[in-house]
Amino acid sequence: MSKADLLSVKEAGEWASRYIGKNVTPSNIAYLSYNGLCKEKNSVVANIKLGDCKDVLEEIPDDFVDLIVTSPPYADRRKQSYGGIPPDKYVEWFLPVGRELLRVLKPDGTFILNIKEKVENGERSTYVLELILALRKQGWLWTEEFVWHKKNSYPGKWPNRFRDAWERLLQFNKTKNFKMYQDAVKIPIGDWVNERLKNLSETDKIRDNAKNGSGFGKNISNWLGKSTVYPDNVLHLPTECNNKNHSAAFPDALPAWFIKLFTKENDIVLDPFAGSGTTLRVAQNLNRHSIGIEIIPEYVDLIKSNLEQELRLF
Amino acid sequence: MSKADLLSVKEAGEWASRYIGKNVTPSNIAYLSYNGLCKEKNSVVANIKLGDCKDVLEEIPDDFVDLIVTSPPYADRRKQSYGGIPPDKYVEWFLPVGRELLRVLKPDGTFILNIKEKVENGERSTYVLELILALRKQGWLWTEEFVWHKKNSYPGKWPNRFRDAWERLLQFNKTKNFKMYQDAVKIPIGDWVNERLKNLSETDKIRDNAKNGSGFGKNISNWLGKSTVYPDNVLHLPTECNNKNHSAAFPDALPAWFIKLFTKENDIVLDPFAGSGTTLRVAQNLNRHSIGIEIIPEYVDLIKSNLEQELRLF
DNA sequence: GTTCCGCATGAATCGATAG
DNA sequence: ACTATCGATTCATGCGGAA
Repeated sequence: MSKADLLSVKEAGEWASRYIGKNVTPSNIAYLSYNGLCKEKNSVVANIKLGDCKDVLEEIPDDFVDLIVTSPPYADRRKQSYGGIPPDKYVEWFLPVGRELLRVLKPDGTFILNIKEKVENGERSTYVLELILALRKQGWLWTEEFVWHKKNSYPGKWPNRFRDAWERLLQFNKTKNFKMYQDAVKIPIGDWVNERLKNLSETDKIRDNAKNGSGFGKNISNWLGKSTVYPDNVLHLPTECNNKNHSAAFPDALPAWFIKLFTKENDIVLDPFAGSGTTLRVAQNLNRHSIGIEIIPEYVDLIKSNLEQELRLF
Repeated sequence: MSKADLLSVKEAGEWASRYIGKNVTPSNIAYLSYNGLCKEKNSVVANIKLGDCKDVLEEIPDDFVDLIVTSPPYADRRKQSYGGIPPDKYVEWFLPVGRELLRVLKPDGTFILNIKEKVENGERSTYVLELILALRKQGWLWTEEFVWHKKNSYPGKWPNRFRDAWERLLQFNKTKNFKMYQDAVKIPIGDWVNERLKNLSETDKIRDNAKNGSGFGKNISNWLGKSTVYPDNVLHLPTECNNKNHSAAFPDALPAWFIKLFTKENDIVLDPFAGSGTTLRVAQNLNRHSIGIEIIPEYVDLIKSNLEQELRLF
């Protein structure tokens, strides 16, 4: 529909004032146009920057982004690409990034961290636990831990262990009053409701027996006639195994879920470890502005070409 | 089949030497008969003791039990029943118990701890993370963290939060060389096999095309007739609704899975927070000896009557 | 245009072998 | 001894060419 174009400073300023709103400052505008690839599609700006995120983040204004969704390199993983951070140095390595993320996130924004500790010497490493504690000390609230259940995890059988089929999705916030659009992620209702409801008497369906405040009966009438329900904090998603090009850290559905849950259209999404750019691409398709940072030049080129390709599809 | 009887010291000694094996000592025998309810069913001894577990555990000999499966009172939960341990005192409260458990577990035994931190002031409490770190300091190996996905509880929603649908199942060990009977918990293979293989030609079924040594082709013949596979570290179990007399919802399938995975028949299972006695009852039905400890007299009575009832069923 | 099948590939882990 | 590399193990899924 629209051709991909680099935005000028002037254009970036126009986008910013139109879609980001009142809080636009000269630094916002300078940032949006600075040295990155700014593209338009359905009025959304996607911006990918090359560099070490703890440096590049310094260019982003305070209280600027609505959501951070990222999957940093795990300890001792992806050694070829990222050099591999040893488990015992991991917290120390991450904290400077955490501090910057805390600064650039809006007070009502959310930070989602996808991570899982590896097995080391027959034991689970503890660096993720220590990271959670350290981030709290840094000022983050540890609001929730979602589980990503990977149905098609890597196979294998060992004497003392089964396949690792889940990863952590840690939710951190700056304040307790963060934005959350729960209706945006409702899912088709499960069979359990029909099972439960068919045995209820008519009076049960009408009566609001909110006696103990925590029972099934209380809200029962609400479920009647509904086709969707709220999900829970366990996400069931397969990993993507394309035999095409390089591997994406996570499937599109993962960032999509959090973007829909924690942002509205034209909000700003940040991924400081952009990797193959899944978060940016999904944000763009959901009409959210996005900022990505990636340290490996080849990946930055790849992301740019992917974003362009998406644009050409429209 | 056999009537439920209290075992005398002499009888306990006979059971111990016959079913527990060479390691029987006078203290074992004394323990088995001491002040508890010892019952027989298919040659299995079930023993429930009244008291605070950190005291009662002292009566159990060193290196005595093969598996510990327990769900301690969570912080600030079940205040009426257990007095409610404040989150910030939880580690301190648990560690003396942890030390005794470390002593009574056999070197090749396993300790499974079912726990989940509550939300406090809008944040997840960190006492479980701190407990893991503290138990490691105490000498435990943190071998694995299983996820129990509670799939059938009804949807719930709060302004900033979805329903909590999972709990931690922390696996700790004394040594790296623990017993594990993986074949005992194999599960039905995924539907994809039938979808994929139903139309294979007969020659394909016979031919072993192990050309490149990896992938589906190599093992295609292996999948034929294969009906079970090894599970992963995410357990999909419904919560049980019929917990009439006890507040802890602990479905039979949960201890059953770990008992089958980490013990063989006539091994000894311990639950230091026996609650409604699910672990003991399941152990008994799986022909494992069991020891339970429970601080609330009413629950001990309940467990005794449940165990008797199970016996009468046979 | 469907459906079907061959193949590749995963944020894996262990134990053995090699420097 | 202590680290680095390598092969073997194993299940679910998407893609693409074939029927």
